[in-house]
Amino acid sequence: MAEPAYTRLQVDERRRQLIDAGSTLFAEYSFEEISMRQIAEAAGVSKALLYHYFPNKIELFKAAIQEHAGDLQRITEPSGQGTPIDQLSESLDGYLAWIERNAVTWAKLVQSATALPEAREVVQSFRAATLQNIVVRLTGTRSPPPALRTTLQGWLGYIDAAILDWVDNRDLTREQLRDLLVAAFAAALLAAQQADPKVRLDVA
Amino acid sequence: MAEPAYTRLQVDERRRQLIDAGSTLFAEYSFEEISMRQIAEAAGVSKALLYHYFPNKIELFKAAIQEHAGDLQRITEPSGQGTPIDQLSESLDGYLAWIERNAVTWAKLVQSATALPEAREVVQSFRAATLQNIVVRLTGTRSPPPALRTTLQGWLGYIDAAILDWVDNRDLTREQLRDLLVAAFAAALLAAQQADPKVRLDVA
DNA sequence: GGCATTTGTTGACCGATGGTCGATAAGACT
DNA sequence: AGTCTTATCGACCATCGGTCAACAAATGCC
Repeated sequence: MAEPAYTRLQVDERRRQLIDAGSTLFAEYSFEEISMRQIAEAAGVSKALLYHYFPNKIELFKAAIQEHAGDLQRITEPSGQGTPIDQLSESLDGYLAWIERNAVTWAKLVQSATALPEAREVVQSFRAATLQNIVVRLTGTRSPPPALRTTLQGWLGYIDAAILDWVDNRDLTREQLRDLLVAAFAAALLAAQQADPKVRLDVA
Repeated sequence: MAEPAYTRLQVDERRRQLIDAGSTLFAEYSFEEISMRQIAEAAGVSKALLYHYFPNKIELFKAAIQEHAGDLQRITEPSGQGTPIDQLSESLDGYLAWIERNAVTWAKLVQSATALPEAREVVQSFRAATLQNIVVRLTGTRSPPPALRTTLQGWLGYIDAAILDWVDNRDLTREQLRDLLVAAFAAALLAAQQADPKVRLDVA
């Protein structure tokens, strides 16, 4: 007659469910805009339980966005064919297509990531992985000279800012933007080469 | 015999003092790292008084960083002589010199600004002013075509990211970095021109 | 079928935060 | 000396991230 006050789940099940809830909410709101209470509520669970599964908010956040990062990683995986520039263009295309489908999520993700040093690592590390292949093939070295390293970091910032502008205005096609980013990449490398002769590139 | 429990100041005086306190603290810590109570304490004043002068934390923050923004604006004011590229180089030099002297402040400022949409406006608007002159002279137009606008926004992101990398590693001289940024600017414009023929530049 | 054990789950609590409000007292003006 | 304006404060509120001891649902055992 008396129904249970709560249903007990397997650890894996519950964990999955909590990550899903977080992933859904963090896709629409930034880190600070969502409280642990709201996430718990969305999952139909007490806040204390959330803390039983995750030591703190940041860890839950990292686990939640890891989901989206996984999607992105898969999408931007280069096919390994063509010139480095071709591969870059290919990766960027997948990247931009995903953002086109998930504009809000991307905006909130960038917003959260820049604010939280620990979340920045997640984003940076996944981007670095994609970039690394291309850089190694392009420069033949794993640890680039300072001018090149700074240039590449700058280019990553360029991408973020340009995409943010694109999402806000939407007056370029995805292909146009992709070409712009690729051209900016090539141009930035040239600029680095010009500023520091130590920077050598395998592609003219 | 009984000395006053508190001293009463003129509105202007008190406001100045509170902004100074905020400006000092926000120069060393990010928006979230400082509480209103701390600011009030630093000014030797109750928290309620802070709220009497500023409607909320963000407004106080904006007023406080406006100070630093004013410094920067003055420093990066172009002399109006030489080619647009020369002027850009000149502005950037002042900008970088300031950052070299106030590395922590700059880092915390960027961190706060990217996280808070409302604070971003302050930073963006001041940068836009400096950029505007150069763009007008360079392109002859006040409202650039989309590809150019996106490119310029991207370049601003490039600057932030490159400087952040520079501050972290400090393995480039200020002149090297300045040249890198200027070269990247020219290169990015070329890339924009190449991606969209509608982008015309007065300098080859 | 009943009972003990395990552990997933909860409500109540903590200090700190951003923010509000009515009461008070400092100082200027007469 | 007395009055009035208003700059200032202490006390309060909801909410935040986070903690903890106690409860109760499912499971295994006999």
